[in-house]
Amino acid sequence: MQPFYITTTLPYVNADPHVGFALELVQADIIARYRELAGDEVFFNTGTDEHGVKIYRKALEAGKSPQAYVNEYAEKFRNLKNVLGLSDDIHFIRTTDERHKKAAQEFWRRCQQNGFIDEKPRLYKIRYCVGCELEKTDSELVDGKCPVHPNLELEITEEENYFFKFSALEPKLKDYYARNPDFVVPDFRFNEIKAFVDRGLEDFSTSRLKEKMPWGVPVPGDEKHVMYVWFDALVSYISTLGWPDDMAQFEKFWGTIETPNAIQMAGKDQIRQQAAMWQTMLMAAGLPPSKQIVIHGFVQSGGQKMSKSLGNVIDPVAIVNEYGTDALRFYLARHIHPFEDSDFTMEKFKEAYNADLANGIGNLVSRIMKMSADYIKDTNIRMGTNDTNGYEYPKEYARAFDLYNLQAAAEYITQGIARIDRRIQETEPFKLVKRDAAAGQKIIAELVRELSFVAQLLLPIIPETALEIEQLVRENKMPEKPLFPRK
RNA sequence: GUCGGGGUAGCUCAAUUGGCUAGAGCGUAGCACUCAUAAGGCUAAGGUUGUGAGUUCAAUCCUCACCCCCGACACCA
Repeated sequence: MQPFYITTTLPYVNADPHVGFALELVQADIIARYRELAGDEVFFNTGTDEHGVKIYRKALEAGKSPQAYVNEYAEKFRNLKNVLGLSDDIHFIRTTDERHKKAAQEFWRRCQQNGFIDEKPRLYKIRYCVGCELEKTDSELVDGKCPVHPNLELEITEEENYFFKFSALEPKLKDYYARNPDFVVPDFRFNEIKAFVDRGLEDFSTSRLKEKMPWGVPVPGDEKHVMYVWFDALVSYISTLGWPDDMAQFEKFWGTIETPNAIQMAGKDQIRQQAAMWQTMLMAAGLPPSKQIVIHGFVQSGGQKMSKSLGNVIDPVAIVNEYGTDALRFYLARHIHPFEDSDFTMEKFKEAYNADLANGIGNLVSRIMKMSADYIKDTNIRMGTNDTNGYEYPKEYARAFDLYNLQAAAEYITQGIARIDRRIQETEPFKLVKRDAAAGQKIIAELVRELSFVAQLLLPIIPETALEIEQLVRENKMPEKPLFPRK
């Protein structure tokens, strides 16, 4: 049994879960289930990122304490487990969990002990736009002015911040990239981050003054500061494993410096944080880097970014309510590109639902199981040898998973389904069985076995349906209602 | 602006190192069938492969120019 670790990024809990994060969760869940079925021991992590100024402000606006505010959201995100049909043994870490906060502080201490976080804060220039009531960074400014309020002068103040010595780890990071050509998937994302690092790394600030923004993990040894939110959030990937207390579990799943083992899923806006900053943080703390970062694209709607004002927001919960969890899972696997942006509209979804699920899988189950129920009474004929365990995945299917190409894996299945449909048409067992019962039964039995195999391939992607098919096969019944009613 | 990726059937995408009539799925139309969710099968229509030039016996693929689209270019959790 190989240990397998996979985590999503932790969504920031200042809004309801959107379909983009549902995509990341479902992708990770499909991979986790596949590895489990392939015999690995799986640790699958997700959670919520709950600190920082945005949450602090929203909580105050809502007249709630930050903790009460994030508690509500954490519940919504935790509920995705049911909505999306995620694995039962999924781990869910919250960055406001006590053990996480302790881990983040220990992580900070190690970085500091190793000389990668300054002992004393540095002075940090802050540009503040009075019009926006926000701090502005260089890249946000046009000609040194706020593009929204170019007539207003920026207020420049100095603030003390702790800095992380990103620059000092540049050679080590480059070296890790060079030795691990598949570290970031897909390759064009890897090229982007390599180009970024090649331009030279600058140290970044990693704390905030508590008096301005208290909602964060306290910096060890300096009560005037809290950690900048992303610093503590990244540590969640290992605090979920019980680091630093449970080193056995940590090393088992996160791996060692010689053999890193952690797979991380993330959106394309996360490359820098996950593939560069977090990796150097791990190096700074003397811990193993991640093994691979898998970057997916964004889900758009009608060719545009989803936004409330455009009214094109796809709500995963609403889809599940109308079509069911597996319908959404299958669509995300089959029709959302594993790495590029994809368009998601209800029209496309419905079309795909009817084609893949109602006319495809659902109908195939009905037609085969009807014949089996009517013409095969002796289940021994049907099942043949008992080969339910120890089957091997087809190479093409397994390879698709190795490359994180769930679209290819799902397509492999839909092609298999088309092949079986064609075979029924060509061999016409429903006619044959009336002329020659034995010959007809033989073909029907083979079809049932093929269906059973399809169910096995479906198991990681749409587990609920796959189990239902297996049960129908065991009981030799056709579904009482269509598995996926045509819409 | 610099660098990178891309523009192929109504839609989403494929086409090993340039080489037979540029493919698939969905959608559309027709035909025969009936085990099935009027589902499934077969057939068909549909493309001057962004534009213009060039290299070559031969270009979706290589070169140049141009037009569009997308991404990266650090403090966006």
